[in-house]
Amino acid sequence: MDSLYNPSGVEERWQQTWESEGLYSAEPGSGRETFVVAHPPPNVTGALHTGHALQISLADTLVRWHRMRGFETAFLTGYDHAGISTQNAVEKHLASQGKSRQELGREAFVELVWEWLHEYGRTITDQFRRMGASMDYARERFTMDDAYVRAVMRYFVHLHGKGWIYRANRIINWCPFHETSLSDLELVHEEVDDALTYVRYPFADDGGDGVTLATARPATILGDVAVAVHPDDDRWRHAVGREVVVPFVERRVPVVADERVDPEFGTGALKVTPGHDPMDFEIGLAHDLPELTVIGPDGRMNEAAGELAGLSQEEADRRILDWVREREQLVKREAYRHSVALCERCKSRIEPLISLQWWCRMDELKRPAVEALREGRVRYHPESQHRYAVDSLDNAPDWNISRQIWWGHQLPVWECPDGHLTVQEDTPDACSECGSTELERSEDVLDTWFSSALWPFAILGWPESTPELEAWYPGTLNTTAREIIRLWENRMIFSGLELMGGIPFRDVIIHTTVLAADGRRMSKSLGTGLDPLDLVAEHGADATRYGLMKMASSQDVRFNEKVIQEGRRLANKLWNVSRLILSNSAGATPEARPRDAEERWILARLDATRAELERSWSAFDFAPAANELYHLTFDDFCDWYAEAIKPRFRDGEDADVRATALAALERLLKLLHPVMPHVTEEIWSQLPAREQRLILSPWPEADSSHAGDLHALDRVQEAAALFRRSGAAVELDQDQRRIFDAVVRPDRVRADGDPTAEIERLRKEIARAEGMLGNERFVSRAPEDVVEAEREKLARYRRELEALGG
RNA sequence: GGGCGCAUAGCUCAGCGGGAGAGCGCCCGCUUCACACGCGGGAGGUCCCUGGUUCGAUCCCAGGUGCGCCCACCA
Repeated sequence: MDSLYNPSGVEERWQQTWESEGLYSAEPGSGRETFVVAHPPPNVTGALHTGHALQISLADTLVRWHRMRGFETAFLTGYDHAGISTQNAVEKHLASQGKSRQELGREAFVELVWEWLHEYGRTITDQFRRMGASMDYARERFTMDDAYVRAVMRYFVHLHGKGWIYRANRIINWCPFHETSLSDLELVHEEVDDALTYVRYPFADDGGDGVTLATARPATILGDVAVAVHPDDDRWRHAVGREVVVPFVERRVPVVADERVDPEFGTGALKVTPGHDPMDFEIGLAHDLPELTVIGPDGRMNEAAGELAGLSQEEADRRILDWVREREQLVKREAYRHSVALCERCKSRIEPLISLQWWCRMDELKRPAVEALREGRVRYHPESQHRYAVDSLDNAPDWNISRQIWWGHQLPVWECPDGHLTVQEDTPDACSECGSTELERSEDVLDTWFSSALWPFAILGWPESTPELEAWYPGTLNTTAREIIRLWENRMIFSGLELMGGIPFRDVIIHTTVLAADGRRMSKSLGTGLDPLDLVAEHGADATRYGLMKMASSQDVRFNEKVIQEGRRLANKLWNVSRLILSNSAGATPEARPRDAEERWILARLDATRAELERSWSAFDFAPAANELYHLTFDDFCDWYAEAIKPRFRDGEDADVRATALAALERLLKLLHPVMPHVTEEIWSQLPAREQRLILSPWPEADSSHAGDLHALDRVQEAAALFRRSGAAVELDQDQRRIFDAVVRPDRVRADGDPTAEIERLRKEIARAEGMLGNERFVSRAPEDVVEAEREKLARYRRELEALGG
């Protein structure tokens, strides 16, 4: 064994061994209690990022812990076809060759996507493997697998049959590049410098000045069907009920009063363009106004724009501004900074358009899920995220589930020439209404999240009845990032309740968002991203897992490579103390036969740490567990226990000390294994009398037999601290003296410290404690144990002061 | 505009009603036969501000300030 632990090579070797020996595989129906994690499927073209790495570190720790505890663990994974994202990647590739998907046509394009995936897709699970994720890779599923597609079709038909899926014209977010609708959740918002234009709309009857209003998008003036003001706005009360003339198109439109208008903005008057603005769309509905669409799906002015048809919006802006300027209706233009919606994939500016789309009604679907959350049958952690999840589900609007892209699950909807719709899983022979055989399938595909919503049971074979589905539904927990709650978690919950009749998992861990070191969001486009595989290459997967776990504390945390280095030092420390014990234990077998204080003490400390780990992992409270392991290894195990027994190793024949040391090391390895699986398995394999791999060896039982020894070294540790600070020695019994000499080695330490500062410190402490104990109100009102603890402290300070001769 | 979170040592963060902590960085001393990715010691802090509750507040409550993330239809 080298004196420097090098994880490279060791980790890969164990990853291959564990998997090839089938130790990652789960067996349905084994009869053991199950621990099931359906891991979030990464995008099929995706690469590992810090979020994945953190997620795996947390989930795999829990999985490995439960595997050791004898649970049948199923850690399941696979890929998401990721509609827009994947299509976008392939389109970029096409563009680099000067081609477009339109030139290829739909069929050839989809074929190209499959080829692309064959070549570039499905690499991320190898990166999961490299993190040490103990997933059942043989059960990988893809949302485009035939069986999965069947599940998606079944769900659509099911919801349609209940009347919860319908088609309607609504205003939606349109991406002019992808030429598809997008849900609100697929947008990003960005601040832009723009101009706000104040335009006067004259009254149609020529009396007075008319109404001046402000707009950021003059081109949409062509689609104006009204002007709206707030009903309580005295400035415009005279205008309500009259008509104004829309510039350029010279259309007469009414002035209406509506509470949605913000009187504080601009002049307090709003041009109403239901065809191109969501709020205007609502105002239009309320006032029974027509919906006029003047911008087409390509983002340019359409036929309804008359002489401006075919122009870009910028050109149309200019033409309209010229028109109002000539007629002195351009009041002013001012700089205006505001946020605009962009497509999260291509960053195109989103066009609100009225469009015929498919919707999923949420009111009844969400109700049982809200109930399950309110009753705590599914719990989000931390609690603050639970409240957010419930609120956002409770307020979820109907869900636009159709997309006009090409890569995805095509809707199981067929239309005949008379416009009748037939909805069924497989291609129908004839129209269900008129019997026509001239059917055309809808070209729309489903929102990617519609299929993701089925993940926890579709990967188990639903709608078929399978042993996996029987054994592993509901699962145990799910881990994800905050922004995925509405997109995915809530939808899995209502889908599971609807189709399976029960929740998909009990707990959802919303993990920390790891920010870049400078506090900005990690993102490829900002250049603030970080490749976890670089960390693994440099420090090892064990160190990376440890570091990420220790960082996973509050809601947002800055990435800190120092913590990963700390993990590497921990692995190295463990490696070296193992070398010490192994090299001194030839012929011994692990068995706890403690005789002296330090032996009983380390067994007590190991058991206390076991309990603490169980507590924090059960509460999904990861950072304290990492801390505890570090402290146990460095301070307790190495600096005290190992130092204390070293001379006894050298003394020779003490078989009990060696057997106990091996047993203690075994327990330490077990406690560390869920977090640092590789280095612990490597050391484990070198211990004598190995019957099974550490990954499968049982988690230590609770062992209270040494609980009384948890404080066995207190006096020695006090004495050591005092001696090292000041050179003073307190009285110790013979056994305590032996440990003190072994650990402190007063023969080698220069004990010439100046006791003055220490005396000063102790006098202050004594004064403080005496003050408290002399306060009658403290003694009578504080809890008895607090008062008692204070008395003990005072006694100790006096003892130490005496040793210093003060 | 709403929700959530965070303000503690130079940095990154624990702690959380009774003596201010860790890792890193810095200074000093150790080539101690497991480990210099180590061992020992040290310097360094009005625990953001103002009130309140309490025998006692870094910790609980109220208000404020600053920062971050998420969400949102101010044209």
